Amino acid sequence: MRYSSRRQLILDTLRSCTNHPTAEELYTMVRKQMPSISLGTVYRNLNVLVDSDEIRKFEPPGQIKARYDAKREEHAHLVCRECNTVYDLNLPEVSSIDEEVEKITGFCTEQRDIVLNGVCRSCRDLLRNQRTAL
Amino acid sequence: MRYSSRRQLILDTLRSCTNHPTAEELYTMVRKQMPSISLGTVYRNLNVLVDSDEIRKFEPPGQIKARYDAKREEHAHLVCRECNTVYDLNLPEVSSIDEEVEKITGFCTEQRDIVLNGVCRSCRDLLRNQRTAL
DNA sequence: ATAGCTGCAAAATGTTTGCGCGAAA
DNA sequence: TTTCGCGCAAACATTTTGCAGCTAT
Repeated sequence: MRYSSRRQLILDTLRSCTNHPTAEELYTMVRKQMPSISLGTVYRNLNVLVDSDEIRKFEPPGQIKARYDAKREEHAHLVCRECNTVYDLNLPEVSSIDEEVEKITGFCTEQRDIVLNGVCRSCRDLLRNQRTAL
Repeated sequence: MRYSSRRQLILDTLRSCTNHPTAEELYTMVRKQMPSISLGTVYRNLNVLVDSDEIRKFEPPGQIKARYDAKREEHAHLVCRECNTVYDLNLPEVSSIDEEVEKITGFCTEQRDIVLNGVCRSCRDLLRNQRTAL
């Protein structure tokens, strides 16, 4: 795996993120350090990094744009339907179902996408206040 | 909720499917009974049915087209990376983690998307045979 | 009459790709 | 000298939408 200056910058930038930026958000961040970079290059390198398992692509159900995640440990995502924020959640015991699934169905799991959709705490509080204000 | 002839036909057609058709696949099926229907109408009615919780939209990670599902009971999806088939899998005890999640994070889960990516049995067998044939 | 539904075609959107050029191994 | 990566812009694919007419209430 070769790392051009752009590929390295994109990877480093994503690693510095605690949230899960879209390609365009990353493009905006990266351009601050390398103004000549193009959006196509960001997409191309993100795809390369995904294919080599360096990062993960995440397509939140109900949102159009893909998001990217430098965290490689197994974890689930919480997606707030109000603010669209994506939170991480560790679910240590989840991969234990793979064996059971294979025994029953013959399906060999390689990777899991576990998404909980709902409302995060701060949005829940906001909604509650709006209601009492009426 | 009012049901036009097209909306009803789209819903009935989807209910008759054991797999998880895309909008275009449904369009093809529906046109056999109603050749004048348009693809836009299929999309519009699918959105209405999703919004009213009559059906579920499912966007398999790594596939571009959305798929639709008339089954309303909670279930997970197995997506084969070889043939792209989407299988259903019942996971009865899954919703029990919601309380735990809310206690820890304050996130209130309303709906779960659980996808296992891997290789289904028939594709696994195919791959195995190809390898021994070499 | 009024609200909702439809076909059609155009638009919108996120992502990919072809090309010619330049940099790196 | 050959492979890879780049910027740019055009292409692509799925889905949405504006419009004008129609259907049912």
